[in-house]
Amino acid sequence: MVKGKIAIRKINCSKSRQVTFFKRRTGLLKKAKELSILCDAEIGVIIFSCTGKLYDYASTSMNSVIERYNKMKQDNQQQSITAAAIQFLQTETESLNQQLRCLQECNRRLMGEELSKLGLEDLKNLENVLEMGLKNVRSRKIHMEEMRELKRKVDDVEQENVQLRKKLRVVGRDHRESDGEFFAETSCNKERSKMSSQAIPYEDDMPERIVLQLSLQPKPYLLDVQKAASG
Amino acid sequence: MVKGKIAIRKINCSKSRQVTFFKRRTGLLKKAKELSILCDAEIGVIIFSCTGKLYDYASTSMNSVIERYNKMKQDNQQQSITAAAIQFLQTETESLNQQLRCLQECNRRLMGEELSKLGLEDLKNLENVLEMGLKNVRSRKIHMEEMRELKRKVDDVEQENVQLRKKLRVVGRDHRESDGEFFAETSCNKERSKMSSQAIPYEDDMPERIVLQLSLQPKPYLLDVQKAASG
DNA sequence: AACTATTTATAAGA
DNA sequence: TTCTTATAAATAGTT
Repeated sequence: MVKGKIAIRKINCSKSRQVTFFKRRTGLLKKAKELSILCDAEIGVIIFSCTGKLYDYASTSMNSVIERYNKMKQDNQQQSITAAAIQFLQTETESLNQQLRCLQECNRRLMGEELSKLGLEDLKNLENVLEMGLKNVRSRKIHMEEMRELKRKVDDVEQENVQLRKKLRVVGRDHRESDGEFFAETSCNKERSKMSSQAIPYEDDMPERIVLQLSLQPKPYLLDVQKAASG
Repeated sequence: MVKGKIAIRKINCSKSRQVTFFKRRTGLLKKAKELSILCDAEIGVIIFSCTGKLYDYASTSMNSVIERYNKMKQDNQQQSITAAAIQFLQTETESLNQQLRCLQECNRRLMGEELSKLGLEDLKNLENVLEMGLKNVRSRKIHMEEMRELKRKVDDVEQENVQLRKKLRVVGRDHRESDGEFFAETSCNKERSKMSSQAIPYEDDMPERIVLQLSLQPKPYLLDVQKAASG
């Protein structure tokens, strides 16, 4: 092969490859710059050497070139997925804020606040809802109180039971007339102690408490994402 | 200037610019391809003609090149701003969902539902809140009813007023004893008609109604954005 | 699009 | 990397 001409395939000799890379890279970037000036074109060139080093040229800015490229290629996943995600989250956030405001208004009215906008019919409805709610709460409260009372009674009776058994044992020992069967637990006793150990929980067993004093305020929606992303 | 050499500045003649663009663009892309093969480099070239048309070359794929480029440039705004926006919106959405769930629970309890998790103390608190709310609603309702009643009375009296004036006019005409002053509106009448026209609105004038039957359900948060953006 | 005179790029060697 | 030089390749202006 005559001097100055090489076949276009990977150069095996590492040293000449490096030299050629330097020369041709310089040439390529120079040509790119010339083309952009001569023909008023927007050009971006990105070169990674085989060792991973980056060399680039952009007639405007690489971000501008890449953005324009991505806009051109509508099928670009990176861009469109990101845009879609932001769109989705924005819509979601707005919707949630709306729901939140609605619920908060509803809540305040249920607590007897902010009634000035309500008409007579609305007030009557609200009164009904509150009356029914209150009825439920009271009935539940009464139920809980009854349960607590019952549990207390069970405990009392059991306590009494223990005392009675103790007395009986003393009497039995004194008279030496007792046998094993006599002091066995009755089936009735068995049932009661089972009930007692897994009784319906009340008060202190509760994992969650109602939060009646709400201080939730929806944060103002400040970030204009489209603007931020393109700037 | 001798044949074959031109100054590197924008070519004014549109036709020769177009021809030069074609030649040099072809040359640039060819050189890029050769360099990538000869030196085992990853190269991407993006060219936008002055008319906006896109020409490109990528030794691997343009997405791969751009992604590698963006990774290299950690300070890349496009990338980091987008990521920050998504992060912000995600946090926002999660927080809003949390607030919404909390408010919904609170709301249901205020309507006397879902009381099973509440302890006796909670129920007593809730009862108090509902009683106070109900008191407010009732007092507001009574106020509205009084207002309505009063407005009705004002209307009645005004109606009577009209009738009385009509009678007086008939009497006056019959006896021909009247003058202009006699039938002029009194200052008291003026005041009353003013009140009537801008009375405190009730019922049908209300722009907003309370929504007592809430069907708001927080949408499940499905999209894993980080995953979607990087895949 | 093809031709050609020239410029430019670059392979090889230093 | 950089310079030199012989040569290949690119391309401006023309046909």
